[in-house]
Amino acid sequence: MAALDLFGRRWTLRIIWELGNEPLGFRLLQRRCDGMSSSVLQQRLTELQEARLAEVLHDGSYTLTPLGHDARESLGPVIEWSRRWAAELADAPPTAAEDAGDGQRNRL
Amino acid sequence: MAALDLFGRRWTLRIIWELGNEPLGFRLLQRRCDGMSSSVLQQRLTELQEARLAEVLHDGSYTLTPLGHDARESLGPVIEWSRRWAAELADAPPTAAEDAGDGQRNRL
DNA sequence: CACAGTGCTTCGGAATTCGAAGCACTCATC
DNA sequence: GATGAGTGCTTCGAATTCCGAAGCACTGTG
Repeated sequence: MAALDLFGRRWTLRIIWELGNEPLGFRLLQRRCDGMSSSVLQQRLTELQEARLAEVLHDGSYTLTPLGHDARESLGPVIEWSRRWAAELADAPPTAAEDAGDGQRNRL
Repeated sequence: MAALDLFGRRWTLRIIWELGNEPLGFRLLQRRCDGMSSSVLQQRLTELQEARLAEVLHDGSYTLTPLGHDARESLGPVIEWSRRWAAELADAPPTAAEDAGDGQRNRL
């Protein structure tokens, strides 16, 4: 359950996903993540290091540890699902019952 | 990528996981999620409904839609991985290099 | 009529996130 | 060796989100 908590922090999933492709430097990684806040990125990176999912290379760039790559691969099915999900949302337009919510804003 | 954003919100993963076992009423679901804040639970539930992952039953309890169950199953590998992760962390005590971080607190 | 349980809302304060700015450092280029 | 660009990383005030206790309206049940 602690894993769901760790992953349930903004940007963590995204960072793991981006680092899975290739080692990235701080600023480049930041750009890959839609220019997320540098302060939070730093925080997430140290968290990931403490969790032994990420580590720093000699040249200073960040990578996933074997355990980290393992985690990212476990994320594969989620990505596959997201495609089906996107397709489903594209087909079915929002229901009247769903818009019925008042001024509440929930951006996806 | 939008999926990683949706899931990267506090409690969302947990809620999907809990709802996957069985339909749950509001207050019961809240208790299953370590007594999370009711306001946020309400927010997450409407978000999940808009995303077509969850829906309300006639008796008022919440369930996952077929698409939602699909999502939860895609979460399976993540759960499996978390077990290996927990085992790994138990074996290897924190490194000196990791504690080297100053007053920064990052609770897992 | 109490009384307990439900789904859900309100609201003030705490915690998290944002984003712009800046520091110290390296590496080319001039 | 001065200038500029790029880097990893920090600081800090403001915006956003989260928390949690309290409460409302409703549905049973005794």
